[in-house]
Amino acid sequence: MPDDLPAPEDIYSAFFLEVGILSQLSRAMFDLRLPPGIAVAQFSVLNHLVRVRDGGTPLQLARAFQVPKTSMTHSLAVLERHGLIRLAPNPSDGRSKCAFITAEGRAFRQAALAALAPDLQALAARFPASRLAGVLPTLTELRRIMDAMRDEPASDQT
Amino acid sequence: MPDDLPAPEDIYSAFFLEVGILSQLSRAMFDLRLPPGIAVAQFSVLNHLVRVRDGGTPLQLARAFQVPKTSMTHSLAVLERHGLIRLAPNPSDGRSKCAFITAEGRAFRQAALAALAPDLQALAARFPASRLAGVLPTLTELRRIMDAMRDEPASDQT
DNA sequence: TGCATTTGGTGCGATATCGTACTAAGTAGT
DNA sequence: ACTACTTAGTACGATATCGCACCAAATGCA
Repeated sequence: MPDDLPAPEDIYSAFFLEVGILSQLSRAMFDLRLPPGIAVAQFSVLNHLVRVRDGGTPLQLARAFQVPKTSMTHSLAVLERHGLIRLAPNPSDGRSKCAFITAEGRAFRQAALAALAPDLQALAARFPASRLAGVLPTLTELRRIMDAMRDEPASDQT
Repeated sequence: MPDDLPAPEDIYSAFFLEVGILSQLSRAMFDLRLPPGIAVAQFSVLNHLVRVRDGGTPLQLARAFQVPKTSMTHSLAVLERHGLIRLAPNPSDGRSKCAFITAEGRAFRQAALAALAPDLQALAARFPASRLAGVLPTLTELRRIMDAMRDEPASDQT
C-alpha cells in the first residue's frame, strides 16, 4: 500500500473549506445581533481599536485584518458616518490619518458584546472553549506564516 | 488570584478572529490563481460536485456551504453562464433543480487545482499539513455544532 | 534643491453577499 | 378535491469587497 495518506493539498483544501464555513457561520451569528448598518467588519475594527491599539492608521488596520486598503477605507467611512470613530490627520505624515474610537463607539462596542455574549455562552456550553484554546496557537501560527508569504511575492521558486 | 483564565467569550472571539483572517488569506490566495470571473465560492461549488456529490439541488448546496440560498442562486448562475455546470429540472420535485457539472467544468476544476497546487505546496513546506490534520477534527466538530444551533432557533433559553 | 520613485488614501466600477418579498409547487388536514 | 401551510427558487435592492487608477505627500538620490 503505497500512499493511503491524504496528500498535503487535500488536507489544506479540507482545512480551508472548514475555515471558510466557520467564518461564514460566525459572520452570520454576529450579523444577527449587530444593528443593521453595521457589519462584522466594522465591529471588528471597533474591537481592535479598544483591545489592540487606538489611533492607528487605516493601512495599519487593513494589515491587521489582512484586507485590501480600499476595504478598510470603506469600513472606516461607515464607522465615521455613524459617529463611532473619528478620523484625524496623522501629525507625522501628511498623507495619512489616525482612527480614534469615540465615546459612542465604546458604548456601541459594549452593547454589541453584551448582545453577542448569550450566543457565545450557548456555544461554549456545547463546545468548551478550552478545546478551542488548544487549536488557537496552531491557527495563529499558520496565519503568521501566510501573512509572511504574502509579503514575499518572489516565492515562486519553491 | 481569582480568575486569570481568559473568559470563554474571549477565547471564542479570538478564535473567530483567527478564522476570519485565515478565511480572508486563503480567499486572497485562491482568487489570485483563479481566472477573473470565477470566485472562490464558484470554485468551491464545482469542487463539491466532483468530490461530494453531483446532481444536488441548489438548496442542498447552499446548506453544504452554509450560505443563504440567494447566494447559491447567484453562484450557480455564474457557473451556468460559463458552461461549467448544467441546471436540469428536478424529476422528483417540480419546484427544484439539479446541478450537474459539465465536461468543461471538470476540466476547469482540474486546471484550477493545478494552478493552486504550487501555493499549497509552498505552504506545506513551511507549515506541515500533518499539523493541520491534527486540528481539523476539532474544527469539523465545532462546525457541526454551529450548524445544528442554526436549526434550533429556540435556543435563547440557555 | 530638483526630480524620480514610493507610499497612504480615495473615487470608481465590477462583482459578491444576502435580506425581503414573491411565485410556483408540494403537502397536509379535512 | 379544497384550502392552508410549507418549501424551492428567484427578482430586486442594499451593502460589502476589492482591483485599478489616481492624487498628494514622503522619500531617495544626485
